[in-house]
Amino acid sequence: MLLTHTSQYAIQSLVYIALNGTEGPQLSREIAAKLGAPSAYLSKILQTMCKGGLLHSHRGRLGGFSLTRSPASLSLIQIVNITEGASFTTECLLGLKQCSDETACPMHPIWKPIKEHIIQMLESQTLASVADAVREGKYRLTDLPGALHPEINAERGGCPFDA
Amino acid sequence: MLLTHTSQYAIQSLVYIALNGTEGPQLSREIAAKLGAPSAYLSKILQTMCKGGLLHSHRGRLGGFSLTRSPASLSLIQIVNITEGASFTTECLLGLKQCSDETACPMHPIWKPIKEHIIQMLESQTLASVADAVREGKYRLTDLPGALHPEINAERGGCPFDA
DNA sequence: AGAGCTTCGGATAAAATTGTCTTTTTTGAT
DNA sequence: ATCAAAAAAGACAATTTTATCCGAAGCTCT
Repeated sequence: MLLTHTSQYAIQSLVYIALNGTEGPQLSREIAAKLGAPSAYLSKILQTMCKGGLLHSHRGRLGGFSLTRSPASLSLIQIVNITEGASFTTECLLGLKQCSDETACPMHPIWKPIKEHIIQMLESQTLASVADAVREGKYRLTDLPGALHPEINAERGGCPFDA
Repeated sequence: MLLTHTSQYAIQSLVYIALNGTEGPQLSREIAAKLGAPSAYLSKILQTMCKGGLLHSHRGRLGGFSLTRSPASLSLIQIVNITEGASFTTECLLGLKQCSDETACPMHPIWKPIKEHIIQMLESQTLASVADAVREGKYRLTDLPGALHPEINAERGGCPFDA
């Protein structure tokens, strides 16, 4: 409807990293598994997030992806701007190239406030706020179960904070 | 952003027909020209609108497309339901298959009212209201000039209402 | 230095959307 | 009846989006 599949994967991934990032960099492969997303495709998306400056990548053992800034300072609009392009916030409902307050399509007067509402929502929602909602346990990040907490991961083992 | 190009063409076409339909059935070819849309493609879309019950088609000479009901009784949501499918109104922002009040994605609480606002807007906007906005002359239906009024069409000629 | 792991980058493929072309069918007018 | 005009229908092509595969490069630990 509003977002491409790519944007949806991107948001889910960054929220996942926000939730689990305290454990260190997160593997692309594992994020994909937890989200139920195609691994190689999601890998590309994470690369794009790196180029967009939202993620750091770390190669080799104990590598993976981590956020470049605090979840609270990273809003969804920044993700969407990368995945959908900057025109996302200016597009006309009917697809006109030229549609602004000066010269507009007939839907402009009624669509503009809704669009602004959407943008304001994407600006105000941060990885922190979304992650918190998931942490509370009332909401699911994916259709699959258990993409939530840094559940005890034996293979990765050894983190002193694990019980 | 929100609508596919197909939906945008469909809406523009039906509004065009609402504006010019008093002159009789409108040619697919001519609608396409006025809207600056690919003719053969738009032809398919109009066919779909026929199957969806929004348009009548008339073959042969003096053929074309006309509305099946009054512009005031045809809302944009009915068009979008055909072009985007019924799931349009229920889709999750993050793409979850299961996302409702009972079991939801973290964006659900904030996205739901916006989505409802969009739907309400598409329900309340009719071909009549959009056509009126265009008729007033303040708004353009396309990027091309002159897709508005039933401007005097010499080729078609002979309509007693023409000056 | 070497082994093992991970991202990176490019090529490729599948699927969906958008767009084109050609033939057939139907219709109204002559 | 015949003809011209229009939509209908189906095959095909281009483009975009989504997805896969594989070798190369970089990193960490031993």
